[in-house]
Amino acid sequence: MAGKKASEPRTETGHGTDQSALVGLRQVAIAAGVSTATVSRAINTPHLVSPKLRERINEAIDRLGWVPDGTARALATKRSSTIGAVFPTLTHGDFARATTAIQQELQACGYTLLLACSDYDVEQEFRQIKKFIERGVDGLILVGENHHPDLARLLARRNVPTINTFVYSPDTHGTCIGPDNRKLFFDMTKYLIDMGHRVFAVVAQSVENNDRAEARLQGIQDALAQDGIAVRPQHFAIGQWSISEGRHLFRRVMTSEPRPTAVICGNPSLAVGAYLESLAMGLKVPDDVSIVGYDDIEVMSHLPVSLTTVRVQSEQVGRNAARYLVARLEGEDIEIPFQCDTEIVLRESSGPPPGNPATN
Amino acid sequence: MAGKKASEPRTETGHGTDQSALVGLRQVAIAAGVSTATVSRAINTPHLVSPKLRERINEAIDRLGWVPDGTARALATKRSSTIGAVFPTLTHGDFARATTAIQQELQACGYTLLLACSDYDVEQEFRQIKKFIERGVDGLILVGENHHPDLARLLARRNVPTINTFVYSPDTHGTCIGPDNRKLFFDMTKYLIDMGHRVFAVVAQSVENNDRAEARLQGIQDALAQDGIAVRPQHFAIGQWSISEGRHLFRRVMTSEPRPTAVICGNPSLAVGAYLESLAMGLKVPDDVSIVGYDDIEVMSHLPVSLTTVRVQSEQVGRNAARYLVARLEGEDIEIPFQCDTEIVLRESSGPPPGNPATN
DNA sequence: CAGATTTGTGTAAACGGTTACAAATAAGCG
DNA sequence: CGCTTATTTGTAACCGTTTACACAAATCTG
Repeated sequence: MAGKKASEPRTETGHGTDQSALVGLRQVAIAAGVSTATVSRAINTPHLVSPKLRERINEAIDRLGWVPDGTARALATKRSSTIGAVFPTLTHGDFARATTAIQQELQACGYTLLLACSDYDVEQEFRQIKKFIERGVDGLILVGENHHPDLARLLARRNVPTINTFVYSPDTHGTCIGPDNRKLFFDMTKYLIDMGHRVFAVVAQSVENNDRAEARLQGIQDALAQDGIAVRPQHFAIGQWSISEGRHLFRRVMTSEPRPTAVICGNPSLAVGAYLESLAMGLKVPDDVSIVGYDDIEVMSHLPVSLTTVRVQSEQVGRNAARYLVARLEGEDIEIPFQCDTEIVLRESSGPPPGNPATN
Repeated sequence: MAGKKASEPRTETGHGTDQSALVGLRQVAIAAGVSTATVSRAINTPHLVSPKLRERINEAIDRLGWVPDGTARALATKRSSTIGAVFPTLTHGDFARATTAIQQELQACGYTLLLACSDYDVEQEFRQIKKFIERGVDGLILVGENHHPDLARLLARRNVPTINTFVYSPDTHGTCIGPDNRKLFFDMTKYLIDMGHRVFAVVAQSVENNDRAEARLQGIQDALAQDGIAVRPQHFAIGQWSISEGRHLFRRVMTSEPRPTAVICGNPSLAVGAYLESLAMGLKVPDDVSIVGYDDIEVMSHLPVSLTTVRVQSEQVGRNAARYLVARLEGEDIEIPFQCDTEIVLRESSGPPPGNPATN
């Protein structure tokens, strides 16, 4: 393999391009004494080529060290075996886990993942999707249901199968997979109401361009409405996604009158922040106030007072999203479980409101 | 999504393929009354085509709604404008942040990111890289320096520029960018020694296929060795990356004799776990024991006792890695700052050892 | 054993762009 | 005003595969 030649290929420079650039299907065909069509078949549909030739071809392939050119193949077949995913961010645990799962699943099926982050910006997302389509992705994985107004047309026009993740609603139109965000928080709120809580605070992230967060808020309000309750304006705190924000907002709602007995947090960072602030404020959880969160991150179960939260199987979401697309591309018309498993994980941070020791 | 049917493509069905599939460079050329070459030039090198034609062509393009086919372009130009990144996992904050930064930077330069996770498996990584090369990536971003033995040859052969991230060592051979892991922990350890600590415990993740973690361990040992100290076997605890593991291991080292006065943790989860276990064990931090970690995740600064740790600018690593590759591909031979900014963030969890109130 | 199949290969035309080269047109100049 | 030099545009080859179609050889059939 080594000793090529040329005048003075003294050291590294690694211009290995000399001959290796020339090795294509053609060269393999010549080396094996067959036509290019046969080589192609030996690769893609081995059973259509005689064992003898197959043997010779394979031998030639790894003698020449040929690697098929995916680009050319994609052009010829009009399938890139590539899936694009656009997530708002990767720094949130659930998206990171889903992405990992997607990649794993795709890889197992011979697909490659193209990734982009929209940073919760619809325009940006749209641009990235267009880019992906230019690149010829065979399918698309997005988050949420509200996208750029022109997206639907574009997808239909180019006929790109798409699945919306982390969102599910019984009456939805598109193809989506995820938790029923509204119901999830509806149930969680119901649970708190049943325990006797009447004064609720909400500490959540902005719902801008985030229909999941919006649905969750709706769930809370719907549940409360059933009992004629509402979240008072001073108990409704919207902010960034961070622990420190959780602390601020928690303190704010807890220092306003009347003092809430239950604080529902919209994401794990806010919940952890809320709890840590309660610690700093010298409040007893859950005796003075119940705190519940969304998404189960590891630290939640390890804090001095473990946090009640909602667990969403992000991996499952990712895996099934990938699986769905692949199946659809392979022609199978599968029905994946579009609603993913969720669970309200009851831990120490939630209990009856103060002065109401046992309603349960 | 229910009642789809057949027979009556009455409404949506979106078989927009009818004519849109036919719209290519050729049709645009015809529509504009020019040759394909001119259209191509109007797109890629507008200054080479007269304003009049340019106008007409652009008009035709968006009248027909033409989207150039990236695959074909890639085949013709032999550049895919695509970069592949293989990370061990995305579930660790630093990698997630770096990935986000990479994607942002690449996007800004007109490149697309292909992503894969190797799960700390060299073979897997190699397979994924090969796949990426088949797909024609223009460059590669990897983590660490020890890869599959055949990788170097493959990369040289195909002439794919590559950068190793999260690793930097003054005497390294390849192109890499990241913190000097050894020095980082060397300094951290030195700081603890200077404060008077003599009995050290290490709680870290496995170093298998992880030269970064290995280098950090080496840094600890080197620093200790300078003062003739070593970590006793019973104080050397290696395990998984998780909070619960951090708790276990912390308890284990703290219940062995002699009791360590300083516990160095190899990652943020272990550090948080260690601290939480100290709480559960009723130990005072830092009075009874100092705890330090690696990587600054938000919760560390918010715990009742904030944690001393090392901060690595993962975004910077990612951004510069991307920038480097792009520059290299554009022909510029830039010198990025290969060593990334790091900082030992001193917080409450570290202090003088018990019975040594003031050495500082 | 001639004719109808099946099976294994080769030929050559796509796939949808880019680009070297040639040709035509416009501009510059002594 | 011819001749040289830029500037624009067109022609056609090429990028590296796949695959429809044709064809020859092997395998059946009656």
